[in-house]
Amino acid sequence: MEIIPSNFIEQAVINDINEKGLNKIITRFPPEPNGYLHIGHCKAVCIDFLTAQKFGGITNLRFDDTNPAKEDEEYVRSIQEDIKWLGFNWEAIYYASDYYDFLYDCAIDLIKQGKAYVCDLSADEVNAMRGTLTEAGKESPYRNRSVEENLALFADMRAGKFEDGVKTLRAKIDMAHSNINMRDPIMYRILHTTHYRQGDKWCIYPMYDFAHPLSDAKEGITHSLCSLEFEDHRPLYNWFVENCSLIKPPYPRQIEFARLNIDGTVLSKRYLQELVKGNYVDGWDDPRMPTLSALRRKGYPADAIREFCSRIGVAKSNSLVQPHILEACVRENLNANATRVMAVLQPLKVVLTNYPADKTEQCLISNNPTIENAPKHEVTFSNELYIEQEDFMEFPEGKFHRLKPDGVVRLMGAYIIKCDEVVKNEDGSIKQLNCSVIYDAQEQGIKAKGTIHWLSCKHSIPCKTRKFFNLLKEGETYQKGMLDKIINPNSLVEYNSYIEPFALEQTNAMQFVRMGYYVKDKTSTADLPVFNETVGLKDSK
RNA sequence: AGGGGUAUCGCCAAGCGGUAAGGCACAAGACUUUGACUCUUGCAUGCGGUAGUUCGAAUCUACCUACCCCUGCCA
Repeated sequence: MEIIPSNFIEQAVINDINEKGLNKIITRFPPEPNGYLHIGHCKAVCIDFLTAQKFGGITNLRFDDTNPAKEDEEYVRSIQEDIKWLGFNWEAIYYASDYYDFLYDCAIDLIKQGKAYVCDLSADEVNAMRGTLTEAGKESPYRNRSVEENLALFADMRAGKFEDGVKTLRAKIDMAHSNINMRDPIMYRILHTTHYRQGDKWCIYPMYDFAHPLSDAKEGITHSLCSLEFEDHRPLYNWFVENCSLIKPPYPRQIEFARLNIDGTVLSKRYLQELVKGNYVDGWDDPRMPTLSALRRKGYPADAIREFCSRIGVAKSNSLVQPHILEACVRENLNANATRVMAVLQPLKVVLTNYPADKTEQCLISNNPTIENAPKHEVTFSNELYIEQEDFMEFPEGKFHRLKPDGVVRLMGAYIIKCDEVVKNEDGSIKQLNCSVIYDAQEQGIKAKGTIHWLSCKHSIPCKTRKFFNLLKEGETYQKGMLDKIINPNSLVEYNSYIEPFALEQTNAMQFVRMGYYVKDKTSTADLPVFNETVGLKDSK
């Protein structure tokens, strides 16, 4: 069957299959375990896994842990959890740190070929001699050491005979190259730091530019998909793969795509780190965070996030996606799947003066009106109710179809009621509404233009509902170390609300009728049950 | 002696020489025990600009312009 490409990456894969005669496609998702995965990583995960899947291939999960200073086991655990939650299965799980011996051998090979050398220049000196964007660099005075000397020195580096930063292993390429990445890039640096998996076994660590292409090649990766900022690294990627004699064709091919940017959301690990470490948020899974664990806690279905990644597409132009595309995906998914319950976010008491105080009735409410023959559940009705504060207007403006003085409204699944009296507190605020049930509305031909939700005071359960807003103040952008000044103190608003008992039994997302989509926060340790707002309903007129 | 990329509707994005897909957003209407959902309809004589090649150009060529990335012993 002919495969129709849906983006430029798939087109490139098809070309490679035809030209190189590839019989199996292998991709990899290569996170560095130095933070939690966020929605931006999710795009990459989808591209890596779905591209391979489309061609009947496989995807490896590889932790790119070549910098012991930043990495931690907590992150490798969370990353695996998040990928599984998204619904992807890796073929194998690897660690760049497991390749250290192999990479060391590759380095030796390059030294023997005269293509790598030990350099004694300090970091400052290396930077100074690299040249600039418009000027060529200068060759290191250590560039032409003999193979034997390089081999001995490199062995000494590994043996721990030098302090951090005293020596590096560099590739001998071209100090005058127009691409700065090709000006004798560093392959290994000395770092006497304990690695979270390797312990103190090593004191030299490979750089990304050296480790990544060779790790790809070792795993038989056919397509190494990464983001646009690595375009300039591709010539170097190819150089290592083509020059290391331990690597045989077919070589892996690097293809770059634009990373995800979402308007009003900062998707940088260092910003997220700062938020967590500075206690501006309640951990990596705080519902205001763009991490996958936070979105999960907030009730975003994994399928909705995958749908989002599919809708935004794959291309090479730097784009800024509007958050409402994600929200539309979530709304669409929840609308079709979520169990609906009634809840009152900001309550206003209603007393039904002509309904017996000792009477109750059971009203049937559909679990999801968009599903035909969906199960129904009972909600208890009584003479004292809560309705939503915003469903009543003492001085209605425009086309307000809900409750107003002397007006009528339908209580969903129950009666039509009429507002007879507005009872006020001493300070003039509204205390409660005295209303009467119109039992014979049908006979009288009384129709209500509006329908509102309600809850019996005695039969509902107090809870907290939380709404989230942008973490940064309006118009502010992230700046390192500026969080105190630019953080929005109102990024979280909590209400004292009520919910029907049925809601507590629900484990999946649910819709609070007309108020939006909320989900029970299973992670919360608050005394009262907590419901987080996932997405609001589409704006009504 | 700079290099590498990208420009198609408000936002994403297809298109690969034969006369501008789709989604989100928006607007109008229908339906509605929530004003949501659903449904219908509308929404680029135009593809960064200017020349050119061609019967025919978003697609090819040339020259401009704008924006993004690159001078970590980070990834």
